Amino acid sequence: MHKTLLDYINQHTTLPLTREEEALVETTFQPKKVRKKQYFLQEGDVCKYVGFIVKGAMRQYSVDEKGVEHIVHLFIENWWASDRESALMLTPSKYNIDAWEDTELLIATIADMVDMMEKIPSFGQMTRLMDNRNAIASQRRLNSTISNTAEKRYEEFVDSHPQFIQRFPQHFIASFLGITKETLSRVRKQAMK
Amino acid sequence: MHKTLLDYINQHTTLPLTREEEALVETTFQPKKVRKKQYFLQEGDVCKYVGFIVKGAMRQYSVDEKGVEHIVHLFIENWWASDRESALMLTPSKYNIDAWEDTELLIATIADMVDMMEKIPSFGQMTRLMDNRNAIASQRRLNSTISNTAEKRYEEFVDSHPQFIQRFPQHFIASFLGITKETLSRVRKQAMK
DNA sequence: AAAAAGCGTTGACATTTATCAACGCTTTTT
DNA sequence: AAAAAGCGTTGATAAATGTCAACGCTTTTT
Repeated sequence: MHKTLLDYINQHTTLPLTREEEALVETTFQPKKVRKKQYFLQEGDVCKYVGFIVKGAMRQYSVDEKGVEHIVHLFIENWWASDRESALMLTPSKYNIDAWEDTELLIATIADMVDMMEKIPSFGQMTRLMDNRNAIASQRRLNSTISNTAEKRYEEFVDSHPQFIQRFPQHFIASFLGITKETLSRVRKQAMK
Repeated sequence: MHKTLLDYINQHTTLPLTREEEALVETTFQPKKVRKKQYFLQEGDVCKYVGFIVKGAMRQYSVDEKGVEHIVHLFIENWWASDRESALMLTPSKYNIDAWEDTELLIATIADMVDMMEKIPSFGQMTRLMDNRNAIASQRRLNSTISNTAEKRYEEFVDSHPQFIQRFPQHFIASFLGITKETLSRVRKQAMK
């Protein structure tokens, strides 16, 4: 179970973890299972944990006044799930995170994360790398959203996240792109030619 | 000139800078002026610097095949301007950054930034704080973009960035929101009632 | 002082996307 | 095995937003 995470850390850092560091990671991260359709985080709750996905698939979404869900993130293996705003500011989350497939996570509190960043150099390094990647991905997605039509956004999505197409139903992808499932269906039909 | 930056760092950290640390910051950051309409970063170039804006206003934007500009960021005093993707990956930037008002910056290379994060604890702390705030702001903006109509997006923008309304022309705001200037003009007219 | 360029607005119209309802098909629940 | 729920598609129509052209006004350039 923890092996996946240790490998992940070593793959995203220049200095390999020492035995002691591995031990700290193993005792700090707690295994957690979230079954399909169950919540990992529920709107209104303060996000207490960061979860590393060992196996499974999840989504993060908000629900508007009309009850429509808007998916802001999709997660699969080796992704980190949490609501950073809620976790850092200690405010009630505006989002839900639930499992689309039965999911196995390794969870840690924010305090534990900060602690490990300080005590384990490669953990800090890995975290910074993830921050950078996230910032880059957000910027790209934002630029795509304000610059492109639905069709082009979908194309870019397929190019950048081919794994997601396999794992999630089409109406999740539509929501992630900010369009309706009907529009995505039509866009795909067009693009097939 | 550097005083603004030193104050900024001290305001975003728990440990105040020592004399030696201040000296390092002062020798590392170089002053740079960018006059209105001049580029700080041009599409196709690799972004070499991070700029702290001491005075002035800038924008970051991409240009699509039709020649239309899409503004991804607006910056004023006490903001950090750079294209993180280009700077970190050493790839040609897809963006332009230019000055809307005559602007005074303090610039440092990415290597210098990394160096200072390592040598100056509060600099690292400040950087992490900025990363967190950025991540939170990106998430909010993304959620707003995929969830809301143009009108609501504009309302949220006014609430969260009232300073920008004063500093930038309306068609910049429209572009930032991913709509045309005509649509923003109509949305505002509607909202006035 | 005159000319040019930039900005915001408006109208007419086109295009994109959303909404609502219905349908077949598959998967899940009973 | 039957019933229900979920998924993707399609059609008809509505709403949101974009496009293009024109106009007054202000600011900048000549």
